[in-house]
Amino acid sequence: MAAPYNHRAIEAKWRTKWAQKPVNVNDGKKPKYYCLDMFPYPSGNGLHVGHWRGYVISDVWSRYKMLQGYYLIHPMGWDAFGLPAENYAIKKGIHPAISTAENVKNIKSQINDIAAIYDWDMEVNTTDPGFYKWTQWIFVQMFKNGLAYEKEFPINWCPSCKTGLANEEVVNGVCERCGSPVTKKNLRQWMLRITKYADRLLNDLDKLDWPEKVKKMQTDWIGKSYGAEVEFPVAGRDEKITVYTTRPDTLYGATFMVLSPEHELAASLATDETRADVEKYIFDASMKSNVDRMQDKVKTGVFTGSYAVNPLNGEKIPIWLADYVLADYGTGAIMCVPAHDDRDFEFAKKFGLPIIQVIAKDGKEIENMTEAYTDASGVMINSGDWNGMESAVLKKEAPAMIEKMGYGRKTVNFKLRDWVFSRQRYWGEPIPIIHCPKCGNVPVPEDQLPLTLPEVESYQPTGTGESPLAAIDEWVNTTCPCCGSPAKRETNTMPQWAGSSWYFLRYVDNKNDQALVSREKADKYLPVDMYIGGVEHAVLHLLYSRFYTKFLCDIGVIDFDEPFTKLFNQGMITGKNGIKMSKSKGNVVSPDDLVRDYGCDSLRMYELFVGPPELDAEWDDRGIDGVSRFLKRFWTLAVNSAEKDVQATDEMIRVRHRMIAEITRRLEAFSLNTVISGFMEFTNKLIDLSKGSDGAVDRETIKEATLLLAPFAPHIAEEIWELLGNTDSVFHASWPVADEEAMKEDEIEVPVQINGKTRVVIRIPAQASKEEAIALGKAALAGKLTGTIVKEIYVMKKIINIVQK
RNA sequence: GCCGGCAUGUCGGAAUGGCAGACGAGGCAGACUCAAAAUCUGUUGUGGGCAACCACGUGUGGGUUCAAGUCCCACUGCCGGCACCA
Repeated sequence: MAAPYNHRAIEAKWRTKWAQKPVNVNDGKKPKYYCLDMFPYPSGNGLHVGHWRGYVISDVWSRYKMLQGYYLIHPMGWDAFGLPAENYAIKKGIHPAISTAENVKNIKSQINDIAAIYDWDMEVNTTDPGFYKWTQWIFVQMFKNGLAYEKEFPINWCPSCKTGLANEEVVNGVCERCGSPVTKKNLRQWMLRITKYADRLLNDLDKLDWPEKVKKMQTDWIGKSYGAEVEFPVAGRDEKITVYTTRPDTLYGATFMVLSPEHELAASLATDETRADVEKYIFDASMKSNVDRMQDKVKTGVFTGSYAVNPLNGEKIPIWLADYVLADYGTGAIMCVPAHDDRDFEFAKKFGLPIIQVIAKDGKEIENMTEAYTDASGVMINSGDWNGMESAVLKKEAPAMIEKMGYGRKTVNFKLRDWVFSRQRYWGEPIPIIHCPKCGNVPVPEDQLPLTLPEVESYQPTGTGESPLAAIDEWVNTTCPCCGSPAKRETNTMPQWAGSSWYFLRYVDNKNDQALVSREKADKYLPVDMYIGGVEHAVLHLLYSRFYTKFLCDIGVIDFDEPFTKLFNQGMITGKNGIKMSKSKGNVVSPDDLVRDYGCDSLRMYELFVGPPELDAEWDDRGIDGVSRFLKRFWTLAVNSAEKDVQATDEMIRVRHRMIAEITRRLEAFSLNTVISGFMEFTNKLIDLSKGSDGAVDRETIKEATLLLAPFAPHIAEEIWELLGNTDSVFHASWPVADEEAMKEDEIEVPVQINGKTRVVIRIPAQASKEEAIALGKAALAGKLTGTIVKEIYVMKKIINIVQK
């Protein structure tokens, strides 16, 4: 009789063995496979069952690739700089360096419970000077290449985190981290010119095997649009105002112009009569927060008193100011065509401005227009020379035509903005720039990197727009590396994304102090083949990493320009009713007790069985009993089979090969929840078959089943593998291949339908012809066929359908 | 508002256009036990019938097809992204 499944003894035994003799080895001959998890920031809260999910998915995939004969690169590290780590440290009153180190230690031990096959020799930590030396080095290269620059302008400011934020970090007007409403603050900032890569970031999405959803989000975020800049002279003055439009076809319909209140000409366009109102409007707009401005859907505006001249027809149109026009998109000024734009229509209605329709809808002019006609389909009317043209055609041709006429130029625009890269916080990489009164901004010489973060007593954010580093005189005051005169260090630090934008390159050469990664190793082991993590980074980390990779490719550090060939976003594990697990909600499920009571293998399998990996899933502890029972049944069957050594029957062989084929198919489809149910189905079948042979099936079938199970439940698989007499690790075997011939059956079951409704299921020879099958089907239906037969269908090995009237 | 995605028993979910509800969880009944746990067996969409069986059933309404959860059209609800980007 088989000894009961003892998960504790088995798991402890194999942990020790794997530690002594790692199973993932690089023999230099195998092709590499780089499977990466999004590295965590080491918070003090520890892991819950939701964190396990992504790590289990990536580990299963990694082990599968290993069994397919790849040398596996599967590293783990720590995204330890940045606000979360710092806020945690402030809350606990411990220096971030100390709390971070502590948290790393704790989380690492919790991650070890998963039994993921991480190569800890490759570990990286973004706060390690040996690592951030290269984060700073990249910044210096960007500076030298004109991609990092300083600029003072009103940026997004989080009053709670007391720091500036990138556009990507502002979600619905609130801080992505803490949820506080974001305000504007005029600050001198370091910027990264990510917009220079806008086109490549957009176009190269095509070559990525990523979820369409993420590609779509990046496409929308980059927001490329095609149109024209058109110059409108200001009536009675020398200036011209340039507007950007995607609908130059509607130029004849422009009945007014609107400038953003921040436009450089805004104040000067006022006349004596309007000056007071204009100045008040500009002032009020400057006081409005981002959130107010976004939420105020009601349009406001003020007439400047000046007019612009439509270059096409010489019409004078009034110039207004309104805060629905954004200062930092296009030219900060628009021509308004109320007949064909919703916003302009609303504005025109409110302020009684004329509406001129220039595209006929269904061939005619709309009477009493109640909403804008925004389709670019129809024939041009009221448009001078353009009358009679198709608007869709004109929309494409107008930019070139306008350019030819000398009224403007064809142009494209992007929603993507340059990246606000400096943070007024302590816990980040110091920006390696020295401000010299004579030489201007000078990068810290590369041989002096890393520029280490100084020890400081007060690391709390100041809220003044200055980093806490600004208070350390002995650090701030230095000499210029160029001319030797007294100079000051940059005191802002980098955002958390700085380290995470390139960390995946470092794993494969993490001890190199001559280069961030040697070209040789980069060529051999990079890029990442499979990247697994949550979808929340779709336009943050994933966009920044692509930008960094392209830049590093351009300067020759690496030879590829996309970091992650394939991306998989796992769904979130939530508590009851889909509520996100959090300490404050009190619904956090810790893996610790589950591992103790059920074992790591059971929890790993349940993490997958809980639902389709790409969807969110509600955690329910009770479900783990199902996989636990399965492992016990499999164990008993396997041990019996190892002991008894029974002869394989045809049916056992058939089930064996069908199992190999089916598990492999589902795994390749990344349908991991149905892989688990597949194991249950086939094991139940084998247990049925074992009833005739003393509770055992043949050893070969168990051997193959164990191999299939190994990526999912590595401990029990190793133990059974050993019981079957193998002396080497199961992970040094090869993934089995199903034999099509062995799966075939002589007889198959086929449902027989009348008018599409199944009446009976019969067994027929697998090779039966259509005529034979239908004859057998009709015979089985006996007296049920009462009408006139109008059609007879046999789909090979699938179905028989007799259609009668 | 715009753009995506989803909708199946009590619950999680399964189903290359071919027997809807696989596989689990939970429930019910039984075996073992002094008893319980564990384990095992049976049962478990709804309605009707003693039964064989019959009818209905994948958010709603239409359509295509011998055959629709699956494809097409319209609608409803939920979730996610973007949100005055001209």
